[in-house]
Amino acid sequence: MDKREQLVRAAFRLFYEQGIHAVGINLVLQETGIAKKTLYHHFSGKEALVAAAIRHRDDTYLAWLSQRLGSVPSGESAILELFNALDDWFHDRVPEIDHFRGCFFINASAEYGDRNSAIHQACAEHKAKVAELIRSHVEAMSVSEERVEDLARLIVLLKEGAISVAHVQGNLDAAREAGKSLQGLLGG
Amino acid sequence: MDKREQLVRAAFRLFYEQGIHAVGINLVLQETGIAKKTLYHHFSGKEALVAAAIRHRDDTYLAWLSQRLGSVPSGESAILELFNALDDWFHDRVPEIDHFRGCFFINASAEYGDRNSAIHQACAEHKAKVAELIRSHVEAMSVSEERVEDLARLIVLLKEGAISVAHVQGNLDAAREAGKSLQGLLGG
DNA sequence: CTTAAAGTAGACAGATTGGTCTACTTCTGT
DNA sequence: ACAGAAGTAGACCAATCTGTCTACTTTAAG
Repeated sequence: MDKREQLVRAAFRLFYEQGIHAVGINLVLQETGIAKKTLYHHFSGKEALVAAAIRHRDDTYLAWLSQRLGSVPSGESAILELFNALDDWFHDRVPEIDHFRGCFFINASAEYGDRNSAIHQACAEHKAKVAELIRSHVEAMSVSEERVEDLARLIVLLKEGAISVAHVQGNLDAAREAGKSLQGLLGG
Repeated sequence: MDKREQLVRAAFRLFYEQGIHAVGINLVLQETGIAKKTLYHHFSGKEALVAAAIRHRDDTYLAWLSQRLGSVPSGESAILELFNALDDWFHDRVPEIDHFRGCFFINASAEYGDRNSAIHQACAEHKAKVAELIRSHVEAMSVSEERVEDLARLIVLLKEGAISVAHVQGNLDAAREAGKSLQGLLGG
């Protein structure tokens, strides 16, 4: 396999498991068995590797989520499927997106707290894409047009809240609870 | 002032601003002008200092929040005040809890991702206290007893979601939006 | 077949990390 | 007054960090 790809995958996994600042370049090299020179041939430095790991996760995660939401009729069922998907993620039933350790983008933003940093901005862009994906499914629901934005925002808040509660508190059922809450709000 | 207290305050501020792994012990010493020996007299190591910083933030934050929620009649108005307080925090109108950089406990949990770690557990305990504070105010609302838990959970999810969206996305109005959503759900 | 790109191992550099230690001074309670 | 706790400055240590470099080998394309 492409050495660059190997490095990015290993870097992502380690950064996600242990934190970015806690993982040194040498560990990534050791895990992959790739030479240091090769890493610095592909990346200008650690920060470029971090950026690549983020882009990698952006791709993987969005592919997974949009596939899940696309597997049911668009609209309300897709929104409920969102919380099913999160539930699967929290309970490690989705091998292709790794053992749950919270949201990689939230975690990375914690370490790169300055909103002007390139890393933080890449995280914000990922979140904007996910929000847009959700909004597009809300648009397909039978709600008045002017409520679409409000409802989409509410769903995003519930989703982000569930991720945070699941990780920090260890309440892995947070997504199911959020989904039930939402269902109650929509149905009743 | 007590040297120990000075160290904890400076450590918290630096950890919150720059991240825990990104801040070395020497920076804390430099900022406070305190000798290294003194730090190691009070703390067994960096991790103990981190733990103290978390306890410090736990105290400060909970004191601030419960005071805010206690400043209005308990019940629905206290819950709405919660989102006013968050809005003030996000917009840096609360000097005593420092320039907004997301939730320190979420950020720390990102760096100490293992839920068995003492640091992560301390963060979870803080969140449990805040959730209990919220639950106690929901209990004072005019909702059927069996809905108290569900409503409290919903509010916690909205709050955590707002913090995450405000920090990662930079949408500092997330709390106001969350509050409006909730008001709509309660009133309509 | 040749040539350039991509790869290897690993020594090395300079900075920084958390933490220890010595020798000395200041503060505080009895 | 005096003992012990708490403080000081900063040298020092071993480990680790990112990043550079040399010298050599493999791989792939024209």
